[in-house]
Amino acid sequence: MTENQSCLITRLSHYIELDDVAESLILSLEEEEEEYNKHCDIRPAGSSTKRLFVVKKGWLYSYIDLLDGRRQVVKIHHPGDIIGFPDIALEGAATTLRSAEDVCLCPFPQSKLDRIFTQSPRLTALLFSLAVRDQVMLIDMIKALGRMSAREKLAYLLLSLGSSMRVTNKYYSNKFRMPLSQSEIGDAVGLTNVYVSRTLNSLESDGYIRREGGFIELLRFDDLCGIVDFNDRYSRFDTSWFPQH
Amino acid sequence: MTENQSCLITRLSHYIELDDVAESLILSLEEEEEEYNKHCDIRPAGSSTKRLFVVKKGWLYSYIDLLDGRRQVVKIHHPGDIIGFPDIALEGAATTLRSAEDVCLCPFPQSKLDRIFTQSPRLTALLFSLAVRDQVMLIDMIKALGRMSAREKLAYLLLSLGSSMRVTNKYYSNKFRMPLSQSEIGDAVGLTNVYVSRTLNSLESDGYIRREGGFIELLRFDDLCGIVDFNDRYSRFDTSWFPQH
DNA sequence: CGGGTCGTTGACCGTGATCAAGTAACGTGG
DNA sequence: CCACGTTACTTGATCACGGTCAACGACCCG
Repeated sequence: MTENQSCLITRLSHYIELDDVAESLILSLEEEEEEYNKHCDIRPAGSSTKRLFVVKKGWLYSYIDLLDGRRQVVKIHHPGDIIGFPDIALEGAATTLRSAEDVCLCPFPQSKLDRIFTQSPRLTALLFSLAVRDQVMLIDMIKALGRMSAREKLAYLLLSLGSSMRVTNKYYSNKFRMPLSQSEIGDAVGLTNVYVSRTLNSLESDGYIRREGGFIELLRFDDLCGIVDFNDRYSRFDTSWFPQH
Repeated sequence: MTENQSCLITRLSHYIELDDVAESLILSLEEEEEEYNKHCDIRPAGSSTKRLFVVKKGWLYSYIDLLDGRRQVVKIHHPGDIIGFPDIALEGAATTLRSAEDVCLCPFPQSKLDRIFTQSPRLTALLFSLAVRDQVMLIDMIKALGRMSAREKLAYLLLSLGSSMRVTNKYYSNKFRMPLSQSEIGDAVGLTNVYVSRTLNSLESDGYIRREGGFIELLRFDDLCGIVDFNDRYSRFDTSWFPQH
């Protein structure tokens, strides 16, 4: 992998082999790269859905505000993620995209998706599958928000963050940097920052996790999985049914 | 529309005009029709994802159970909906599909999706858009589950059911049959059946809704929308960017 | 220094869960 | 026709999980 290789190609070739047609299609999407400081609202809710993004560096999240200021974080984005599929059939984005730390994004225009649909069924199937896998992870989140206790919700969030770390780094997925504040964590799992603090302390004193210097380590991984019946949606991604070209 | 016309064609031609290629692709998917009694688990979680379904008659829902028996209803399916996209990249279904009443389904095999991807980019774009619109509705549900009060959650659920009624019947969408029990409603919005009962009574005595003979009528529609900042995801579905063929 | 954000801890409170009892509607088989 | 079981809904009493409000310390950066 060369230094200036497309981030999209790097990411997508994890899943399938890309032929020349697919590669050139992807390259045609990427002519830009943008940097943002932390805590920037990069694409506000209601704004145009004509640009999608590939995350090159840093964490971001998508959130919605209620009328009275309550906030719900809907999805946390990591390097390699594609941001923007849920909104493509909408006139305005449903969520606001915000950087959790300093980030680098590769934006690409939605208008060119139709060329992919037309010229590469196999790449189309991949994009489709990535979009619906996100959907399954939203379903898992719904289960957590609707029916889990505070302790279970946080265990669930940490496990799902750990599993997304594992995609790019197999060996250190149980210890990762956590750039989200406890208020942001609370907005993700439907708790207050105060109760997040209490519950994380409780998890730590029970030996489930360790926090240190902005990192979180999952100490009793299997016990945590058992508590919340965790399914890793990144492992076992079925590409066998894709068209050949 | 003839009586024995494909339910998929009926549904999809709502959104775009289907050419001969697209029509024959759709017809090739549909060679079956199945009936189920109410309260049947039709496709259990973990089972094969090789069949998808179009709902021809009746309400169903997809749910997940936690280890201790708590249950979360993830999505309520109505006539015309396509069921199964979220699971296509998974080895086993993430949710159990259950009939809320007597239903009729048109199952079709996943294996034939690749022919659509290969032969009709325009139809592919439509399926993609339908899948991601469901994703946006899950995002709305996450907002409700994470940050709304019981009263708001129920108002939200009723509004979203009303808006899905509006797709097929513009004029009676504010009064619709409600085949879900209060326990099932509770499983959908993360409340107990007891508190659903109390809250619906409260909404009724405040004049927001009326219940009568298994029907629910939304009396103060605009007030309800204001309470929860409701967005109708069925209106304004953008197909303008689709490939031509 | 000063000002900001962030995490922690304590006291108190309220929403919604839990447990329980009671009613109504329904279908079943005698 | 009634006796019976089941399921759904309601209502009351009590409880606890997590919210709210407030104060304080640690840390960072200007």
